[in-house]
Amino acid sequence: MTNSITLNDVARLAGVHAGTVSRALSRPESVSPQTRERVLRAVEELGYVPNLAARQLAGGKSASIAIIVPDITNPFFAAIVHHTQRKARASNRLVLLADSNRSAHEEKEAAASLSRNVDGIIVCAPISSTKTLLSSSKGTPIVFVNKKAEGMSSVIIDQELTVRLAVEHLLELGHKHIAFVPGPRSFWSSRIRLGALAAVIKEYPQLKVTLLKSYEPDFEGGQHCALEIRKAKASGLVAFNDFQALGIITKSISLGMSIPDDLSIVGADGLPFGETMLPSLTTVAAPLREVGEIALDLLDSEINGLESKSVKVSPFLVRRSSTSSLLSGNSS
Amino acid sequence: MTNSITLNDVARLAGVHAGTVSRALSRPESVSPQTRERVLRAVEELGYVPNLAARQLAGGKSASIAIIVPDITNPFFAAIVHHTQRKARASNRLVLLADSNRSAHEEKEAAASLSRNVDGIIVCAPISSTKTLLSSSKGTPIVFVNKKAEGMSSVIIDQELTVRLAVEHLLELGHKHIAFVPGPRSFWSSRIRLGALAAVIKEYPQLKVTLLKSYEPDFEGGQHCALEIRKAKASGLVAFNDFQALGIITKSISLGMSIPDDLSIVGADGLPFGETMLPSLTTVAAPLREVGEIALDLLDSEINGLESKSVKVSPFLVRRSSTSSLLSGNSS
DNA sequence: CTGAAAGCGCTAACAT
DNA sequence: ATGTTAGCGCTTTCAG
Repeated sequence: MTNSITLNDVARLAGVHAGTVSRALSRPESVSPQTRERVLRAVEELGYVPNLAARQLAGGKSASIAIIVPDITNPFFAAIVHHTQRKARASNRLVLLADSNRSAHEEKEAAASLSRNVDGIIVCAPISSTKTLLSSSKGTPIVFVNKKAEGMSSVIIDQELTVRLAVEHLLELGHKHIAFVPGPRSFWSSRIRLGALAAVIKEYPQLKVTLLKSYEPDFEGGQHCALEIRKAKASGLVAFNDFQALGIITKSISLGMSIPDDLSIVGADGLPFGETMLPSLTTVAAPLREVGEIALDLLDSEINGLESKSVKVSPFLVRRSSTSSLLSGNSS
Repeated sequence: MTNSITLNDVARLAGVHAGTVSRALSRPESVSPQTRERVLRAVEELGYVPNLAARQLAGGKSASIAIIVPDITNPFFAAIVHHTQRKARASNRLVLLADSNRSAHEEKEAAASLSRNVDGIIVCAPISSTKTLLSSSKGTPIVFVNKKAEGMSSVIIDQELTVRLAVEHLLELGHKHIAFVPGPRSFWSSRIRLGALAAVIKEYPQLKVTLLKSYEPDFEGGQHCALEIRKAKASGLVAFNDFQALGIITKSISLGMSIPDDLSIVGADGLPFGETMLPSLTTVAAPLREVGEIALDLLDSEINGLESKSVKVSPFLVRRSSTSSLLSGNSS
């Protein structure tokens, strides 16, 4: 913002005109090899860095994208942001970050103020309605992460598979009665998982499933949940996510239970801390890097006017020590 | 980026000229109350959002700042980013995020490409040399977080106090022999802490302190460290940060030790997971919100041409259950 | 207090 | 293949 070396300075040094420098930089093949050489050398020598504002104003493209998350402090979103931004930078684009603080209003505001200034927006775990978001972003391409919506590009984690992997893992371990913690009804993924659970259950009529009440998908929610779980008498449990599983585990332990001996617990998300806790957490992990990168790919498609599409990525089971076999007493 | 409602549209609707709209928006007191009213109404009705690029180009200010972190996935930095961006948005500014992936080179590149396009840059835990950063940012105001450098604005955590709080806490609990894990020599904070340790030790000649080897400030580093610790025979330990403390704790437990009974452990940073682990982690917490907000304040001072200054924030002890009294066998 | 006009640094369309 | 020219949407003089 402070600096001053302009395209014209480069042009002067290289002995060509500004337009030529611009071309040399954006479409190198459209200038003669020697001109290109000379321009590049001048750029190097002067340490020229393009002024994006000017570029955006003139060209209509900002070479920057935005990503909106409910909370950057949540490792799930941090990981996605990490990978998206890496990939964006690799193609020389800047990324603007907005943290909506889990507020629908702030999310909407962010979308509105960002829309004018970036080529596209990635909204992670959208809180506002699709309609709201669409109208406040006024035509700027958007892709959703973790929510599917009609006519929108989105990358989602296969929730059916998430449920299936968790349940079947417990089944393989010999569990006959499992408990399932549904997520908040307001979450898109909660609704899908509930449907998936019904489908999976149907395939295993011998399995008894207790549907618990819904708890917040965080550590505290898990702690509260732990109280209800004991009553359920299930030997296995599928938590809504890793944070919740962590709460369930620590509370259960302090309640005198032994994990996994008294209760096998499966989390979801695959956050790094699952590996560092005691017991380490068996979880259905989401491929967060893929998610972040695909989101950017989809955004690029949207920016280039291609048709919207939704891609579903597959989670995978990470077997650790919060689950164990009911048969031999061994961990899986 | 896609959108189209311009200042002129607003001007037309409000029946005034573009310049007036611009003034009404940026210095409301410079236009008549009724004009202001009319303009604001038109803005509202049209859903006008300023084009930052144009504003930046014309006014020389971008109304955006950048923040560079070594790794957004690290909750320490995520927290800082969270608070900085909240405050920035509150004053209607956008924030660009760059994750250097712990690479000095990427950090430098980020500073260079960002410098032209924002009003100022916050660099968290700088990896590159101050000189390098300064030259690649070509005059754009910079503030450092977690590193102090001559002539630069910076917000740092009081490392002397960090060491003192940790050591004195252990002392109060009756520990006579403590171990201290130094951080990587390349960290600014490691060097300061070592000096602080020497000073604190001098005040307590009765205390035996074993300086361990340096381990990586992460979970794995902690695990490796746990092996060396047993040999030290200390009853208390000051880890370099919470991640490392976590590694030390889990490894120690799996080695058959009991925490805090056999070893009291103090972490540093005060990351949220310290509360959710078992045992919960006693730690010298950094006021991350303050850090993030002060960083922005300092940046604003720099942007406004005020003198650079360094502010030191005070960490505070969070007593939890990874430390206990050697006297009564009770947790503190 | 407000209108008019001159660019900010760059790209794109048009010449040559 | 390269020079030339006209803006992009806004802020900021400078008049009035």
